[in-house]
Amino acid sequence: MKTRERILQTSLLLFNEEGESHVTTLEIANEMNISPGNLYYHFRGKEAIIPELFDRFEHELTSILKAPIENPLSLEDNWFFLYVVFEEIHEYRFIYRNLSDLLQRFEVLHRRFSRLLDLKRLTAKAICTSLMQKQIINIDEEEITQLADSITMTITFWMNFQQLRTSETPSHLLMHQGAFQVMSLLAPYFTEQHREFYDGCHAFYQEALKEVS
Amino acid sequence: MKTRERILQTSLLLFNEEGESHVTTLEIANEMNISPGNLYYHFRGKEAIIPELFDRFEHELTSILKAPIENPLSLEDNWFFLYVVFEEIHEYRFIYRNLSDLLQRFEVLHRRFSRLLDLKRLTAKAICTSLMQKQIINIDEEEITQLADSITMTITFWMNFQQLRTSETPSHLLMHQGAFQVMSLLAPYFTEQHREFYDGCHAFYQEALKEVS
DNA sequence: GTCTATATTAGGATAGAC
DNA sequence: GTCTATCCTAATATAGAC
Repeated sequence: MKTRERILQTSLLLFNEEGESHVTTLEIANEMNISPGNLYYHFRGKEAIIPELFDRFEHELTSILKAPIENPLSLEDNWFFLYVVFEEIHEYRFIYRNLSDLLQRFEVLHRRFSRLLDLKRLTAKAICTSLMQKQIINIDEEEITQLADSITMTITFWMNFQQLRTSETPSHLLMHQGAFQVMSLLAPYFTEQHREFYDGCHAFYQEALKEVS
Repeated sequence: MKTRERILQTSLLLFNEEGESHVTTLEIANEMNISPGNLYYHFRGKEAIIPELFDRFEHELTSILKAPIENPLSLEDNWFFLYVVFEEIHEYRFIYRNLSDLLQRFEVLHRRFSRLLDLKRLTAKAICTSLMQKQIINIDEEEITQLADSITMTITFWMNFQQLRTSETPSHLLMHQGAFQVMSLLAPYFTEQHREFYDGCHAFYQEALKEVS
């Protein structure tokens, strides 16, 4: 693997583990067994590494989020979809760890992150509308906006939130929890016939919980 | 006002405005027109100021959150209660801006913040249970946990979330939005007779929105 | 209690040899 | 491309006079 690529990989790893602001250029270089001078040959510094990692995240998450807008998901696929979204966010969790700070320092990224949020909302709305058309859920047009906002916020902050309470939860469980939490936002809107699907989610989630302990 | 107290006030102001990590001891001293040496006479540095600000936040928020556990609120008072909670969080928003970072640096505060989260959940549950007993909402016992989690997350992250999208929203509107967003989590559970209360919240919120633009 | 002046350090960054 | 050596800066922290 090329040094340039290794720098990106190592940075991502360290940023995720220790928090971007605590990682120094020297630490990245040491971890890779190269000299700090060499790192500076490839990148002008941390400031140059971060946008490039963000590029990747933006690209990957965008393509994930666009899928359900273009082709409606089956009811069951929603769970899988949510899991994949959480997985992607987890892979670049350093961005979310200190969101305000990061976006304050990089004005460009702020606009781009906002657009990602808009896309999350759009996707959430598309999913709700599709479920409504299939008469799986029953909800007023007006309430959809609020619901989509709650879903978007859950997608954005759930793992952060959960880790504040239980810092040692294994990551795949965090994702299951997140997916279930989103489902529980939809739960009260499920029609009687599809109620059992939500119960299935609940059971599935309980199963995942047991496996851990 | 004593210098010591002025340091705390000024720090809070600057932390909230610029983000705690960007504020230096020198900047605090300059803002107050005292020397950095003087600041160090009163506090060992930023590391000593932060826990003291957290103390105050913890104390104030705890007493706000305990109220509805001890005496159930009337339906209308819930809105006011939520507003007050958001107001308090807003007053110490620097804590929330870079939560993970802050709690990573101060291990002691991590535990204390977790306890605050637990109290938020407890309060949310108490409110739901009380509304259920008065037959204002209708919800399964099992679903209350998820609902309380969603309320807690909204209380914790709503203003952050909202500011990521619209950074220039005036603060009192942020609080109204937050309160309304929490209400919308309860909305689908309202019984037919109390449905109009939620509509009232909606109208009230729209009113607040108009005043701004 | 408050000031000025100065010490210390960590991290970011570059020059120049190989 | 990579290394070593070195510089620069911003921020923390202290000493000692008033």
